[in-house]
Amino acid sequence: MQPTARRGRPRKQEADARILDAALELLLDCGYDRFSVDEVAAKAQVAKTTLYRRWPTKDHLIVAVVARIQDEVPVEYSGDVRADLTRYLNEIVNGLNRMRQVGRATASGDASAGLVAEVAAAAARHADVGAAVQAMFARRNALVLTLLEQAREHGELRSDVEPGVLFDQLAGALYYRLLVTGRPIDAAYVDRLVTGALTGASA
Amino acid sequence: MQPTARRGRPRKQEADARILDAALELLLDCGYDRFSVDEVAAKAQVAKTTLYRRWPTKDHLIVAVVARIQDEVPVEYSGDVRADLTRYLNEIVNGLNRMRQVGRATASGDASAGLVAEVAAAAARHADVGAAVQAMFARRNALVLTLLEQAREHGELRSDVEPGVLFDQLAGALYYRLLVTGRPIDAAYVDRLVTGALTGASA
Amino acid sequence: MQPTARRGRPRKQEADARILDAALELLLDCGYDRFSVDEVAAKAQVAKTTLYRRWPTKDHLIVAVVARIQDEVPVEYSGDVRADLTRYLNEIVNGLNRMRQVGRATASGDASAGLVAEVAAAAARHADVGAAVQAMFARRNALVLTLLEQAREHGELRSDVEPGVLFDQLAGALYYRLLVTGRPIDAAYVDRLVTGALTGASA
Amino acid sequence: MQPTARRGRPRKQEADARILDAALELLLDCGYDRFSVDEVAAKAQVAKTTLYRRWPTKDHLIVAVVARIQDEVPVEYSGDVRADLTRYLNEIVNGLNRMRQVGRATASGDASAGLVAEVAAAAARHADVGAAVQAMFARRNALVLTLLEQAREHGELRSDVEPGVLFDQLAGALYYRLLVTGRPIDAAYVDRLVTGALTGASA
DNA sequence: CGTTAACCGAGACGGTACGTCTGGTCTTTAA
DNA sequence: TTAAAGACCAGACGTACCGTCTCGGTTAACG
Repeated sequence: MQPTARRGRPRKQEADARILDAALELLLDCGYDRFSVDEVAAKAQVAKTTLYRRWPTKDHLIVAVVARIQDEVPVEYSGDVRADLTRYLNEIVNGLNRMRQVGRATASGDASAGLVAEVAAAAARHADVGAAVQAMFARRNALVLTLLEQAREHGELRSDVEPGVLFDQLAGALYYRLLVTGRPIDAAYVDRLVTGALTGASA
Repeated sequence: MQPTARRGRPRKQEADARILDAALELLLDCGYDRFSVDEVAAKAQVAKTTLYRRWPTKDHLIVAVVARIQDEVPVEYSGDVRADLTRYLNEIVNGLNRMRQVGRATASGDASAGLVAEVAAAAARHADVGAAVQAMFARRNALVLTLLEQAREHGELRSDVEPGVLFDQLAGALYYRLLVTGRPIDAAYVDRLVTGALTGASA
Repeated sequence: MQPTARRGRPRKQEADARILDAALELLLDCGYDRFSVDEVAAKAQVAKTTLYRRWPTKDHLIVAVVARIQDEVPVEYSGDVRADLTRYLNEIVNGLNRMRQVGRATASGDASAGLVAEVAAAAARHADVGAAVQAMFARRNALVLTLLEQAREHGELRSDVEPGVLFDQLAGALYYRLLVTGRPIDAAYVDRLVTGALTGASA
Repeated sequence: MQPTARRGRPRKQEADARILDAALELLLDCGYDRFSVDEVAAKAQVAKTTLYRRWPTKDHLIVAVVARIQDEVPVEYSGDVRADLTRYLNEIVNGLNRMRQVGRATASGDASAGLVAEVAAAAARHADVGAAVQAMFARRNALVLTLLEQAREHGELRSDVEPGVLFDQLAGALYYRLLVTGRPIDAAYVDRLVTGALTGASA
């Protein structure tokens, strides 16, 4: 069962890669707002139509670029949730801190949410971009949610813990710091966070 | 000691209000990107110079607008942290859900982060806007942090709880949902969140 | 002696007609500049290649369309040049006035040269289109030039009259009005024109 | 009585000239279709907005350029209409022949209507451009129409001659040759034309 | 009371990205 | 070879917006 017998000239696969490569490079150099679609097309040696046929908007393109550099964080339940979570969150923190610097000529210490905020904004502007972003995060966090599930079954976590909510608390705190309060995020903070979430606040 | 003896024609106070009013209205109608400074000036019957003298950037203006509609959430320790927290978070949730609709013609249910993401992005773009946003949130949350402090002294919370971290977990989860996963936020979710954070996940 | 032994799949004759029909319709609806080759192909249910194989340029296509709707104006010397000329010129005027409306949604009276000017421009751009246009006009006016010749031989016109020059004066005036001054052209004007040309201006 | 008390920053007069200069140069080099508004703006060192504020369309701009290089042809009644007309028409012919070459890299002899046709087409596309073109020609030919009037009063022309119609015959023939038949136009042709129009064709 | 510094309104300006459109060519598969 | 479909290149177009600047004119407070 052929899905659809393709008609007409097929898309040049090579173009996709060339565009995304060029876009990534430009994004790292210039950040979101000095990033120009024309320039991407030029750098990728591709006509603008070819680009716009694939990503109908600057926002779409940028999200595609970001999705592409999202590295899988391998994570497997080791029998010690605390250690697993800490390791995983630190990976995320590293990624976020890298993104903070995007487009800043000087690696200045002026805590900035850089790309992440722009991606969130793009997701807010276009429904389809939003869906893509959500899918990206869902895929990324699927493993860690499974892990939490396993830890619960294994008896390390209370049986009434909801993995989704627990993870929201942890990841949320990181993004909150990044996007809203702008305070620094480091390994020590991750530790305190995990401790707090596992221990609970009530006396 | 007068800060600076003003010379020349004083600014027209009325203009500030007219501009912010117009800006708010436009923001609610159009959302961030179809919001144009020219249009604000026109609607406020004010010259663009008058506007730019006060807010040097579209981003500055928008943050000023948002700061203005941030209502103080009065909160006082009642002896029951759980209830106090729940109430406070629900207030925030209401505010966020209102913002979600900004710029959407139809009040469609397509979960959008609307303004919040744009403000975060603006904060990421300009250092001073970032500072203003952080100050806004700091001011807003000062009361609840004090409240957590009191609850700890009162023995309702463990003595090693860090109010800042605890609050990050709670507020963070909300913003994470809003900005990243796009999933709905309601009172039931707030309940589960507070329960989780107070109880802790460890068996 | 076959000119060239055809090999491969023969051209679909039907396509020519379908394309010209579609092109004509589109031309009447939209005028020259909103006329797009892609749209013609779509409307004719024909691939763009099929179209370009026949007419290598938008201009070529349009001239082909115009040539097709040029109706032969039968004319024969009746012994009364003035009457013959008047009738012939009125036919031309009718055609021109029809063309004036091309591409105007409302049949407004805003005298426009419509298609004619575009065809002239096309002729100016491509040498071969120019040749085609000239041939079209030559073919069209051959009869009336012969007629003038006959009238001269018959003694109705001075023996030193050059039919070509005389006809230039008459047809030229019409096109000049159409393309340059934009003033209206009607039967009364044709009358005055013929009178002037036959009578002469000198006292 | 001030026509209008000017408000706001006045337009930079210098810009108009710089744009028209650049546009003219480009037009002479490239002809109509390789003429690009972007390039004009760049060459004139002017923002595209500045240009579009003055001429809302490529066509408008080009007509403005052409209008600017329309030199006044001084003409005064000398008592000899034939001579006056001949001189005037030859001036026009020179101008037309110059325009024929516009945009042709090589001064090839391939008779082309060049710019004139494009201007006529532009006039046909936009009502306001059409009006401008007609005004341009009206202004240009006002003198010669007056001259014909004087010649008639002076008894050189028949009293029932309509100057407008007579001039249509003459100028029209030139434009007809240029735009339609593409045949060459020279002094000899002008002579035959004037002779024909003054003498009349009837035996 | 005049000077002066800073304001206000209107609107042009520079700069630049955006996304669209079109013309004309090329690459597939199928007939 | 032609056809159909549609991707491709190239590049112009006109729009939108931001933030600055230039006018003419106004409004306080200072001297």
